[in-house]
Amino acid sequence: MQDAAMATATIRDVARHAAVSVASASRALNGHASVAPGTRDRVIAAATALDYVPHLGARSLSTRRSNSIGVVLPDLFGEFFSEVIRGLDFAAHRRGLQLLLSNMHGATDETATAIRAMRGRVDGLIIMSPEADGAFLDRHLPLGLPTVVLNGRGGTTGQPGGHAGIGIDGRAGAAAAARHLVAQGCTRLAHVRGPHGNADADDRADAFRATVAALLPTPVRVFDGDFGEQSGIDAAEAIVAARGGGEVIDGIFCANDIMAIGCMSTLVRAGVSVPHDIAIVGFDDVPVAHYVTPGLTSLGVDMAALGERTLDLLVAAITQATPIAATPELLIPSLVVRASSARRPEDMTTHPGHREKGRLK
Amino acid sequence: MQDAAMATATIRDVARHAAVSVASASRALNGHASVAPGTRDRVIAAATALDYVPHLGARSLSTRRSNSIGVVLPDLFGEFFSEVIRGLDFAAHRRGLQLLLSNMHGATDETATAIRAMRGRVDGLIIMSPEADGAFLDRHLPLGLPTVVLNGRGGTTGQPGGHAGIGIDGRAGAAAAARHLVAQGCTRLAHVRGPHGNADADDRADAFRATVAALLPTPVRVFDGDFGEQSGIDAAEAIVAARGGGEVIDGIFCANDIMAIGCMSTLVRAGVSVPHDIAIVGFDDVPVAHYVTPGLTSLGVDMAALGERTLDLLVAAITQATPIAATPELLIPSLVVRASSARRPEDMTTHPGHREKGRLK
DNA sequence: CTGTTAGCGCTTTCAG
DNA sequence: CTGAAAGCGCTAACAG
Repeated sequence: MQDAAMATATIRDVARHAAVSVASASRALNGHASVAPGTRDRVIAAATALDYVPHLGARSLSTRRSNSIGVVLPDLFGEFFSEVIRGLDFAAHRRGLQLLLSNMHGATDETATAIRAMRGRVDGLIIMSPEADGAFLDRHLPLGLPTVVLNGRGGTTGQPGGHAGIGIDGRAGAAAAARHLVAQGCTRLAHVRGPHGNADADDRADAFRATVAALLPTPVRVFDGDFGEQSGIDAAEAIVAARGGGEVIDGIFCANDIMAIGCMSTLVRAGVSVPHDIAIVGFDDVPVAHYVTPGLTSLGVDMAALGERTLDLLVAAITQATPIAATPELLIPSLVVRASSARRPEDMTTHPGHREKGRLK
Repeated sequence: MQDAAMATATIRDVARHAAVSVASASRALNGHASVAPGTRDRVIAAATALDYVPHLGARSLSTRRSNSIGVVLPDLFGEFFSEVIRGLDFAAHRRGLQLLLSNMHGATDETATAIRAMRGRVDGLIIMSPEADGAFLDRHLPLGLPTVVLNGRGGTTGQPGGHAGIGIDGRAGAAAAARHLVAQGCTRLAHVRGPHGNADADDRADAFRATVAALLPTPVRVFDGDFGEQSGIDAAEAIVAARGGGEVIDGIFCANDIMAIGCMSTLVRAGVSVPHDIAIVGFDDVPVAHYVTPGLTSLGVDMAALGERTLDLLVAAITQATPIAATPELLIPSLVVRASSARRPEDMTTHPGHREKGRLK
């Protein structure tokens, strides 16, 4: 506004303007202890006058600290991932860190590119890739870049070599879903699973099946899905058909909310009463779960907490403060009971909508 | 995996390993024309052997190009912004650009910090801030950083000095909403607006009011809101009360989908039939609009297109290819008619759910 | 307390 | 075609 410093000023300009060396300018600007008050003031004044803004790229080249962390996420950029990003962003902001985002758009070799593109721009990496296994990560992670894997294959088969891990305990969640459905009086359960080979999908399917096996005589009927809405619709149609054929399923656990919503709307349209005829439980507890009618019972973790915890781990890895745990840390999702499964209103979680609002406060 | 290059290799290591100078190594690695085939091969081989990954920070310091662009967005990190990010990310990826995210968490001075934190790390800036006016931006934008303002105050009061602008035509959208509601036979309309001073909110309110004034004898009843779900709930309660008092409102246009959803669910719970007694239209066409029951009629633009267009403008500004337009480019939102306002099923937009799925393909 | 001297890792004239 | 040298903008010893 004042004087139009067309070309952006560098620290040399500031130093010259204040008649000191760049070293002193740097010290003054960064609030180092040993700078004479007078010098400091002149430097600050010069900086203001020149509208000086430090060049962070240069700074990080020299300090070897970028104060930003890279986030690599899968192509399926759905509701769930948006929420995770929000949680991470919130936590990052509290620590004065920036987020460098990178979608691995489909192709696997692009993932490698995406990861490499982070080198020299971030202090650490957060990778969310339920498909990527330890070997893949080992092959593509730039050595020496601290990394935490969010909910990857590490969740079950052990930690990808040397990388910290954190995730949502899908097995615990699925088990809770099973117990809840049984408690609601369901006796014939179905599961709409995620893609085979996807760690989250496999975990949830296994645990659900196992828990039900311990509680009910009839085994779980499993439908294949891909975490997309259409999968849920397809499964619902098959379930309606099965009902006609005498196999009366009365409870469904879908591996994520989107499938559950597709499933639920199709059932309702087909004249099935939810939760009376069939109770439905989803997973992730994305915001939509609260908006659909009936409200969708789901399992989810506090995203803000997930974000904080993930960054804690990453920062620890960066500062080498703590040796990385051999096994990933798992957050237990909590069950939010809404109308889709509450056969008795008393069972509903109180204030089911409040979580969304307070989440990032 | 092969040899454990514990410390990350630099281009010097590669050069030494290939027995050439760093200059040649650099040329070979970047595919410059004048490098002897043999030299090139040896360099490439060395790079592979050492598992060399270029340090992008250093590269951009030297080339003055970072290949990444900064995105600054408001604290209200809702559904709409998530969608915008997705559109931008998609477009950025197509151009080989990375996104550096930065929420301006509340406080205004933090925004300034957020913006300054971009200096030297990005080639350009995309700012989404319906609250920030031109003067504010002029004061805080690091001079010389190409910027495009997404849907800011520029939408109505002219371009913030020297910055390109793009946005969604809220006035056109609001007018379309008005015409649609009238066409559905509504005669007493209400509007739940966003915060005063918010450019988007003001635009939508003005245009809706004006359009209705030209079509209907009764002026629009306006309710204050803040783009949050609770505002919609509050407005709905007031509307139900007004109905009791004889003021029979039969159509509502909410300034965003979240308020519309809060509004709609409250009305339904109060026994009002939607769309029969009251038709409702939202704005943004976020994914949830498709999932709620009844489906919410809304106005939205193709996010992928918005992302592409925004980046086009930014890239143009960066390369100085085109002089920046004096007036912001406005995308006209299209009306997606769903059950919340379709008093006759024939009026519904066909395949109302397909947009969400194909959006980023 | 302050200035000088080296770099961070990479690209790029400028001479060979 | 290739190497030496000079930076990009900033910080960090190391002497004064």
